[in-house]
Amino acid sequence: MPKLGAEPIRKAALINAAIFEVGRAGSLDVTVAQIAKRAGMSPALAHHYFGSKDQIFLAAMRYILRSYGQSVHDRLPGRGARGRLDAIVHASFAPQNFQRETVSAWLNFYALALNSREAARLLRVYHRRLHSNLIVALRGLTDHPERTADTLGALIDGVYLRAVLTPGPTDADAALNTIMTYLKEALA
Amino acid sequence: MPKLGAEPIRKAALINAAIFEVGRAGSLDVTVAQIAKRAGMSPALAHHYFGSKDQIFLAAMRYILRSYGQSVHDRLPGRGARGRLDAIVHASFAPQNFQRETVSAWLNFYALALNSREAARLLRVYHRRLHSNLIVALRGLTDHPERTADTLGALIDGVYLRAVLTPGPTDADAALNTIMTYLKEALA
Amino acid sequence: MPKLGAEPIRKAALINAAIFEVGRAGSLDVTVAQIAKRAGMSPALAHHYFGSKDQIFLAAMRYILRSYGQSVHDRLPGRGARGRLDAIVHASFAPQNFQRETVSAWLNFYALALNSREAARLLRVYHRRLHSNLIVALRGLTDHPERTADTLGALIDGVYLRAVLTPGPTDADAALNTIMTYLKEALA
Amino acid sequence: MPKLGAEPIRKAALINAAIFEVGRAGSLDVTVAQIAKRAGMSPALAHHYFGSKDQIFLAAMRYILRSYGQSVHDRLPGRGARGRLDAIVHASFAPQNFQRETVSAWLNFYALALNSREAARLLRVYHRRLHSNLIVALRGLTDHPERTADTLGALIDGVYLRAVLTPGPTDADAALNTIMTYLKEALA
DNA sequence: AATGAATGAGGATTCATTCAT
DNA sequence: GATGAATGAATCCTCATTCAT
Repeated sequence: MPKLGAEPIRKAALINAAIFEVGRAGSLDVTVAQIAKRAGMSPALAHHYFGSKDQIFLAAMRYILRSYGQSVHDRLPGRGARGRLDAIVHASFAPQNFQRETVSAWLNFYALALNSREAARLLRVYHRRLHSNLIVALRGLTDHPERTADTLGALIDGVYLRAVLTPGPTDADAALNTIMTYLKEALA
Repeated sequence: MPKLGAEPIRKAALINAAIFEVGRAGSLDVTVAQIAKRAGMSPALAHHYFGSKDQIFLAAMRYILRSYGQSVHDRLPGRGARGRLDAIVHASFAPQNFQRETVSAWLNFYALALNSREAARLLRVYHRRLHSNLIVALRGLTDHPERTADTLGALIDGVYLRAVLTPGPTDADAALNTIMTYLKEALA
Repeated sequence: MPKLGAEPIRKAALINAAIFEVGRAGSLDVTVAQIAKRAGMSPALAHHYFGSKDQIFLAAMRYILRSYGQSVHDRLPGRGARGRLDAIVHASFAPQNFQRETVSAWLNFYALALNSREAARLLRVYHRRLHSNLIVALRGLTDHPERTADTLGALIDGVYLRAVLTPGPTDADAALNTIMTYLKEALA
Repeated sequence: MPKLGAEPIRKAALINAAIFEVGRAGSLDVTVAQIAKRAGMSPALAHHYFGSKDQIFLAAMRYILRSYGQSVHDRLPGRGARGRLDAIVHASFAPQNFQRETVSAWLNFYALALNSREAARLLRVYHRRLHSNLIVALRGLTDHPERTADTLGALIDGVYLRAVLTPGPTDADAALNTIMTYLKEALA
């Protein structure tokens, strides 16, 4: 029973399924069949909509990136001098962005950037945007916005990395706490 | 005339080859054939020595971990109150540990921990040891050795992650600088 | 508003598209989707009209055969004792029958006869008709109409074969010249 | 039980199997699995030795061409003024070159030349060699060696084409007879 | 010790065909 | 009449792994 306008629905389902499966597997070694099955369709249809496995992954990556960007946006402008900064940081550890599967998928897409021009490009764009967002947010809070932005970015990545490597449910509070403490020291 | 003690030599060659190939590929998607070829032997022999591809990877991981541990050890005790701390940090960014291929391999073995009990165990051991080393090194330098150790560990990982994602040769000085600046603030 | 008589128009479009695509591809490895697209409709509609890919091909073959027959017919009776013969030969190398795509399609449908009962039957009918046409045409011109008809038929096929295998535009004049020279010798 | 020096044996088996299967199927639509099975091995091994299906086909084509060339060579110099010419023509209809499967395969590889650079190249080389061989053979027998060589070449192809399209066993005598009669007329 | 030989198990991708609308 | 949606069945190809020598 073909429904009209199935394409966006199917694509969204595939993207979600891809993120879930990659997150669950903890690697990009996920078959199109698995993804398609989880999305409730045949592998052939997945190919029909995305053309190739790579395109599915790239779409998933774009989705995560956009989703995170939206997450930040929703929190702006925030309150007070640190409003911007807090918005960015909190978004990184918001429940929908910091679930095990999401973080795991996120890091695996990071790895994809080592082998895919397009993935690398997506990541570069994201990094640049995060960086400039942080610069703006840190202005007036420190004399070294550049350096602090870099360190903060790296620290968030590191915390993500450790979050997935630690068994059990991810602890957003602990993660956030680490970041906040760092900021307190750095902005002292 | 088969050489005596060929086994350790062959195994070492395979481990090096595995690290190199994984680092070069930027993923664990490396075939046994590739590794064996680089190590100058047949895939069959690689299997003979390690039993399976997984075992090759695990051995490579153990080697990297041990190698890093040795690297720290060689720098101890270091000088002054911060001698221990500096030894640990500097080891992380020493040339042999911070080459692109090594770091890339390192992070990919990290990912392996998500799928392999044994890899996870190895990583846990390493994390624990690093952590306790840092605790000892930070004692007397801060009131919060525990927290600082955690943050420092995560930050190093994050810096590694960004180092491989940045095209071009890795910049150990910049990396080290980031870490040192953090420490200065944190131990202020 | 569905047009009356859409069926024959659609079918013709599909047949033309099939000939074009097969000719262009230089093989029967052409998808129904390609054919349908060129014919300006969906693959599903192509199936609706023809039932299967094979039927599309067979219809295309029938069309080419009929078209060639018509081409001969249009030239009859011709002039003089050799009028019939010339009509047949010239039809074979008339522009509309000797374009690269058409010839290529033609030969590929030949190949189809090896695998399809119906295609074989079509070809047999065509061969028989060509043969008897030639016999009639050669009567009075040679003592061996049978043999000459056979040889002429084979030669035309061979010339077709070489025409498609030679890169660049097909050279109808050269082809015709080869045939005419043969006839001159054979009918001497 | 792996035998030493299996490679040439396996390759030869695959080439033979490919020719047989293509000839039998009457098209290049033959799977690697079919070929490998007939050659008595797994599809994986076929890929191991040839790298791809295309390479198997090209090797088979090369083999047929070489084989035909050898066949001509074995008949040289022949006897009398027409020795060379007869050698070439007879080779074309010698039993091993004129069996249904071989001829069918031969024509299908012709078709391959429309889609494969390398196949086209092989065919061009063969055509050129045949042509120059014929020119040499016809010198002294006719004033138009060039033209006769062309016609003869095309005629042989045409006869081949009709041979495979005619059901039942190929009739080498009839084919040869057609050619010889043509030559008698052309060289009159 | 060492390897060439061999394969089973899978995985991405394609495509003719069907069907509900 | 016409099509978007959907899929089962194939097909090429890869690769870890085994084994006889």
